Amino acid sequence: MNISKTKRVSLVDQVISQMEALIESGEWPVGDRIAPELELMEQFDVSRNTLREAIRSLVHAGLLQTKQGSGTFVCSASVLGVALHRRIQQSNLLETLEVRHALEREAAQLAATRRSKEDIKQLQIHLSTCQEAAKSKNHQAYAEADIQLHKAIAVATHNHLLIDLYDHMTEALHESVHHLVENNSCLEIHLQIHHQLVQAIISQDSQQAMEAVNSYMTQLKTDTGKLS
Amino acid sequence: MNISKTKRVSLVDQVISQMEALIESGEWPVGDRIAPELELMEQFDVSRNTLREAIRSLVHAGLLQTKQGSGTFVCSASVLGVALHRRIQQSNLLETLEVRHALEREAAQLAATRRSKEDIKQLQIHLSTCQEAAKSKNHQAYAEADIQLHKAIAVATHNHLLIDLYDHMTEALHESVHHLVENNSCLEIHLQIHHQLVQAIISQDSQQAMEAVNSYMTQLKTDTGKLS
DNA sequence: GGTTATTTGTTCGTATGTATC
DNA sequence: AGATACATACGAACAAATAAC
Repeated sequence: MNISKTKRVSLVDQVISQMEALIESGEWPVGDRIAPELELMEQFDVSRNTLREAIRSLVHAGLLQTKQGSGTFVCSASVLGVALHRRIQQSNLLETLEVRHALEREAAQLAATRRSKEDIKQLQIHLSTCQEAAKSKNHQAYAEADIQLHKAIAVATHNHLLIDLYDHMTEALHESVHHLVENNSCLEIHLQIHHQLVQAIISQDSQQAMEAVNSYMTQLKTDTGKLS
Repeated sequence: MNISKTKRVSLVDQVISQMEALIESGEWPVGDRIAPELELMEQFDVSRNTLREAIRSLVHAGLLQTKQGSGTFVCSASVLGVALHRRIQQSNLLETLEVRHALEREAAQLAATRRSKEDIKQLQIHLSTCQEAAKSKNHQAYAEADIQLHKAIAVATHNHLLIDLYDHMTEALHESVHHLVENNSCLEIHLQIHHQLVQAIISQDSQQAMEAVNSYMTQLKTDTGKLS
């Protein structure tokens, strides 16, 4: 048997890992206040300084938020989400759309080959929500339904890494996409392309699905160009 | 004029910001040891615990690394890289390859439209390095050159977000890809596809570039299937 | 509105484990 | 082996912001 060196994990790192697990598992729900330092000291059996170093790290990572006199609150469940969000805000919209295009195209293709009956059901539900929003010319509601539809496509790939990345990406793009969709005067064309996309996924035509994504993203990119 | 509430930035956050700036500006070069805690306490004029909370945050973010008894060193990994690395290790290889496929395909297309003369030069250099490694049947060297070639393709897109994501992704996949390429008995086919890919990018044929990526990734995925 | 209790922010002191010379 | 430099960890205390009564 191989003999490996024993790892000495610092107390701070142990506390950090446990806290991350508690947050990601939802045991410490987003928005909730966590126990005060004195209690956590007992729970983890560490000194205040050690505990504070752990908390500080998670604050800097974007998972926690501290308010003097009030407490410490959970503000995000995913390290990746926060990191992606920060990185995306540093780059311009076109760069981000190109990356999104890559994910979107892959998602459409995979969804077309792997979609289950349940996936199809979800796609149709969200598509009809889009249609209703378009009919009533409610741009706000349309933007929201559009995001949900795209998330459903990602889910239909059954690739959890892709789903995660796509989710965090759309979240980071949330405001920009809203802005774009809301300023898009012609929802009908937009909707029609999405109708084609969903149909292609249902009939397992990955080539058609990819083309629909391409035309959809091309429109988004030109819209972006107009604004800037 | 708008009157905004005054922000009370905690000492720890101030220290963190300054340290990040020092590292990014290169004033604290990567690999160097930073001053010991006692000196830093004087420089920033904060107590030991405050300083340690700041250092701990940057350690967790991947910018610093501490070695007890030795000192604290700059190791400049980005937050995104660490987060992606962790997330990728949680998912299986096929999932990761599919996401990589998405990025790779987009990169090839964009590189074909945007590559500069300097980009072409770099591509040819790395391609010839691959060829030499293939001739001498040095699988280890081939895997390394292969990674460099793909990075060069990403650079040719001039999309910094895509470059970043791709870099972090290949880094997280480093061992797996090495393993795959080294076990690939037939380097010639692999090399030939890459030759086509580079040629397509140089002649600005994005369709051809995309197809080359597709056949390359298909081979990778089937190789993965054989192993598992 | 003011007082008090709670909670985080910051500092100092001390002891210990570890690496380097 | 010893000495020095450094990070790790604990404990106690006070300041500042907030919440509750």
